[in-house]
Amino acid sequence: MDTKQRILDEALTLFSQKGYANVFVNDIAEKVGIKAPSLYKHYKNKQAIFDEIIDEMNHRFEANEHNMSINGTDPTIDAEIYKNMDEDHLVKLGNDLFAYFLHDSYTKRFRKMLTLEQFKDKELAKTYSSQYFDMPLTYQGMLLGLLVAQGFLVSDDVPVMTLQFYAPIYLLLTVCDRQPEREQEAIKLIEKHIRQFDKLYGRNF
Amino acid sequence: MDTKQRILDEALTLFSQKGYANVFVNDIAEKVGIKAPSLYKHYKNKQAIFDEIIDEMNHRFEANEHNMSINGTDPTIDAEIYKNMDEDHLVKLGNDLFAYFLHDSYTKRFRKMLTLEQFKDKELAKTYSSQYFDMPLTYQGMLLGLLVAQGFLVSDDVPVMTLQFYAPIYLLLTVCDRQPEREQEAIKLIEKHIRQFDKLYGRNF
DNA sequence: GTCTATAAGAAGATAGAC
DNA sequence: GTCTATCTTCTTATAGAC
Repeated sequence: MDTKQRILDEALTLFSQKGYANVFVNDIAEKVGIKAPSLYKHYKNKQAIFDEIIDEMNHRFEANEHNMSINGTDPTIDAEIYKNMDEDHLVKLGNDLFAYFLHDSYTKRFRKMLTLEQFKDKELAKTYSSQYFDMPLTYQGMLLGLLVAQGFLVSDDVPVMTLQFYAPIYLLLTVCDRQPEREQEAIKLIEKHIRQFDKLYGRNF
Repeated sequence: MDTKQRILDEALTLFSQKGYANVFVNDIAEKVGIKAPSLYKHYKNKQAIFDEIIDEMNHRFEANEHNMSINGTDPTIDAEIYKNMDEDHLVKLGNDLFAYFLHDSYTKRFRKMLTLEQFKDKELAKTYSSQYFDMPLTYQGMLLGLLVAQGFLVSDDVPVMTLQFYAPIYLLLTVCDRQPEREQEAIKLIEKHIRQFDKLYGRNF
């Protein structure tokens, strides 16, 4: 990885831990293994590093519209996989979703950074809501909608059903972001949540 | 309100908008209407102001264990009120909960400040989780548990049911904290969520 | 592209008069 | 308790040699 990229990487780590204002150019340089002034050969200033992190994320996302997918493919293909869906598969779906978001290093650091900067301006607020509210609900709504179409789930309001599926997972994700020691507790709760969700919305034989 | 208290109040407002590190002692003094050095007659330093805000909140909370209650009384009394519960009452319960948390000035500022400082140390992380995860789930779990006991709702896992009731409300609250213009959308979604929740968990005649 | 030296300015905090 | 003046330190950023 070249220096320019390593700066982004170390900056993202630091921003996600301490917040933009508490990270000094010197800290980033130190992690990269260069002196602070050298950093200015790669970026105009500290703000430019932050901006590039946001831009890079947007590009990663555009290049990867299936971001919300469990296995990284598109929802139609996912739906194929879930043709023979049952409760255990649904639990796996939720667990995998949770594990990916919680442990993927880039995803986690970006989410934590955005958490700390979300009130800075309207643009960042919109980015946060887009990433962790609108897009997950859209994508998961598509998946759950397909499961409804297939008769595996029953609902006359898929958006609300999706909110009820996603919100507990999101809430527990934020708990683990600030208290990683609560991961086991969270995983257990998510499994219970999904089994309950399946009972509530599943076909009642 | 005396100067010492006004400092806390203005500091809380600023911290909740910009985060601790982006608020300067001078900003706080200006809002209070004094010069920065005068501020040091009231507090040892900037950190002491922040600490006192946290302490004050803890005291407010202890003096007010019924914090999570809708009408400010204890859950047993609340349960009385909900003896003749129906879907519309449940919607009102959720709407009131949401409106209180979203609009109460002190609550809102404290929540936003804590959002921005939650990763600073374990203590703050714990405070956040306690305020916006453990305690709401405990209190609302008591309420919903009473509704189950009365036969208004049916569930063999009240904690998970409570998570499913609360998480969507919490999620929409955080959306509105960063995008206040989405309040109407959020209110509509919450009403749909609660009506759906009632259908899923309500007695099925 | 990386370094050392340093400028420029910001921010927290203190001293001491009133 | 509030002020003005000031100190100190920290932080960003630039200059210019290699």
